[in-house]
Amino acid sequence: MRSRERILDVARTHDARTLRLNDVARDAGVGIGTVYRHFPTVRALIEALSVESLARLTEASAAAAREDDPDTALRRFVESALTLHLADGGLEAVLTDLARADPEVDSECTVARAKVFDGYDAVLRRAQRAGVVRADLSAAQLQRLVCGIEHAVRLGSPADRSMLLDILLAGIRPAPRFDAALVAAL
Amino acid sequence: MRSRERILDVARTHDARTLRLNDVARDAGVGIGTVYRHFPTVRALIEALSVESLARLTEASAAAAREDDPDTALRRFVESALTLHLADGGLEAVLTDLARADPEVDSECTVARAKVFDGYDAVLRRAQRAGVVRADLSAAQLQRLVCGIEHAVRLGSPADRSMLLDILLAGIRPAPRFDAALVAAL
Amino acid sequence: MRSRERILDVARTHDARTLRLNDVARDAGVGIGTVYRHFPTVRALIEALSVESLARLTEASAAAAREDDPDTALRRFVESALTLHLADGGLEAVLTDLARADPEVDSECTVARAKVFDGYDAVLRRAQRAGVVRADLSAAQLQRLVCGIEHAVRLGSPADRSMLLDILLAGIRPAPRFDAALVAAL
Amino acid sequence: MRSRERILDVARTHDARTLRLNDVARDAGVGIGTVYRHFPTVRALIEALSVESLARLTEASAAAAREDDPDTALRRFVESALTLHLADGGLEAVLTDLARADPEVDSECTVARAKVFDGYDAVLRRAQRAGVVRADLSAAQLQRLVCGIEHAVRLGSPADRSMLLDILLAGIRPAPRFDAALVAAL
DNA sequence: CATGAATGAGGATTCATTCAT
DNA sequence: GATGAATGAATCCTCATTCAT
Repeated sequence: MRSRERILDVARTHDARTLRLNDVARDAGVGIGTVYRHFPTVRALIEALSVESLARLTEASAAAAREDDPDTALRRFVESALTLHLADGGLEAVLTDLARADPEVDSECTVARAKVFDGYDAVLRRAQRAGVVRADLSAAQLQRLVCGIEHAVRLGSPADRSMLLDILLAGIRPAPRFDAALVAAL
Repeated sequence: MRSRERILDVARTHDARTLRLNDVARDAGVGIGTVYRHFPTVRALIEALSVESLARLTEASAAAAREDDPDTALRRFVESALTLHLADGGLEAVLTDLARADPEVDSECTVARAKVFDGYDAVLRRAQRAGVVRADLSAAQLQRLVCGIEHAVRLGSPADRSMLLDILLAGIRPAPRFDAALVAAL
Repeated sequence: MRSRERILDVARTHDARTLRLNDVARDAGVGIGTVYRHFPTVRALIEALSVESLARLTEASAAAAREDDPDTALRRFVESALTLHLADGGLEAVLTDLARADPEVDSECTVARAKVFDGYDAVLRRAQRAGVVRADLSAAQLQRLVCGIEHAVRLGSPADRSMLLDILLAGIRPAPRFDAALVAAL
Repeated sequence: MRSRERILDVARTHDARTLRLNDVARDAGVGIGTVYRHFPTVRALIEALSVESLARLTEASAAAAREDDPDTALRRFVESALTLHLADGGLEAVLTDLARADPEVDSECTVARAKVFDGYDAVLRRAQRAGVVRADLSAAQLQRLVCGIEHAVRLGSPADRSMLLDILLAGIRPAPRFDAALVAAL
């Protein structure tokens, strides 16, 4: 039972997007069979790794719900989401590649994933009701936008993180209702 | 010499991100050796495929330069870029994964890539001088943002394209310099 | 000691020719180690399973001995043997694959197997003395013929059982000593 | 192209029922990939190996058709069949395990298999019309009986072959229409 | 006696790349 | 230039068996 933790610890040091169970086994100093006993497929391991990240995402949405300002709530939540994605390369697959998910309903991961989307939904809707985010954006789209920004950051350097996040947050604001000429007059 | 064209035509029907030279050879009705003669590595084929996309990107920046309005110019250019990325899955690698590029300097692709970045630079700087794009955004960052939005669209459906593009374009605008209270007063 | 019975009961529901101790353990709700404690090898489990079948085979030969007619005796015995083989896929291995038998002489199974062959011998010899079975057939050959018919039935469907048994029984009769022409004259 | 022959030659020295492509590759002094190029699955190799046996089976039925006496024809055909089965352990699988056959209709093997069953049918029907074989025996049953006798011979020694064949042939004769008492009176 | 996590050899399979023709 | 058979390292995955608790 200690092996499971060892495997997870080691797996966390690998890039979830290019995991090879054999490598994990070797690095964990564990037989390949042991890895398979605990995680029958690569996907299962990635899902197990993601459970913690998913929980933190849900916590983040809960924290956002406690935030007074809907705008601040959204901003902080999206920032947390991006940070978690950058730390856990498997999050994207778990959240978007449903096809590869085990059809075994109600697995820990499936449940956690549903909560995450509920969290996205709550934070987003609240912001939309407050008029600080465009009304035509869906939770799933926002989630994929986070993945997109994650992708852009990975293509460049971590230093881009804050700026690209900023751009994402600015981009999802409703279009200003005043026209440019009027603003210029100010 | 006819083979080369056949191979390129067939390769265009495949997803550049999951290209297998063997498959291309089979579909092109050509020996695998022939493919390797023309394209020693997968990367070489992807680069060859991208040359046309890169040219179109450069054309797009040229067209943008002819546009009167710097803002419109940028918008149209970024839209073209996103469209080209979605049509040519290899563009991202060619533009961002320099590490895998052949060190063979001044290959057709290297030259084309440089022109693309020059185009990005010109269109972006002009927009920045006009004050319609945040000044702290670099051409490379903008390029990676396009990749990020491409990624987000691919995760979802093509139907998201226009909306996510919109968000990207809104996001890179300079932050409004007036405060919310003032705007509300309007 | 209850485990042993549970394991045997469960194992009986599996096909002895494709037994996996892990599966048996799982189905029996018992640790794999427990299975190995009682049955160090697959063969040991199969032998244990066969003990009952072997006993019934011996009973069948005893019953045959009590039969008045040697021919009927043989027929009923062979039919019983075939039925037992079809019900217990491990019987064949226990009776014919001596090489894999535990060298542990006089194990319960070894003893039972010897009795079975004695039974075959008695029933067969009696039939041969009565002239209703070809004299050149050995008990071991007859036993393997039963395995052969078992095999043929398994390749097809249980519906073939009675017919193939019939063919076996007809086949081991002595060749008619009269010639075809004479018979035709009848 | 020489490899293919080498592989087939080597494979013939292995027991078709326990073939391992890795072993075949090693023994043939050929890369494992080469074996897979020619035979994508174990089944494919076994089928390729069986093609010759199947052809010989069909030849045997053709020869039987040229035989004057339907009884002799059947006898010789069944003997040939048994001999071929004993020489080619894969024949049984090819002829009886349709489930594992490639659904790719009209493969060389599928065609050959069909011809074999046609041959069985022709030889058997002729013998049945001549009244020398029980009328209720189907070609498929006869084929499986051959497999059964093959199995019995393999369990014992090759020395049993002729006798068990004899028993099979005697067993499939129609039951004598005269009663035992009458025969005894002769 | 019972447990079940751990083992790791072994076998199947893929695919990018080479090279003799 | 063109061919495509051959390669074999690499990876996935299974399962009989062991052994520390």
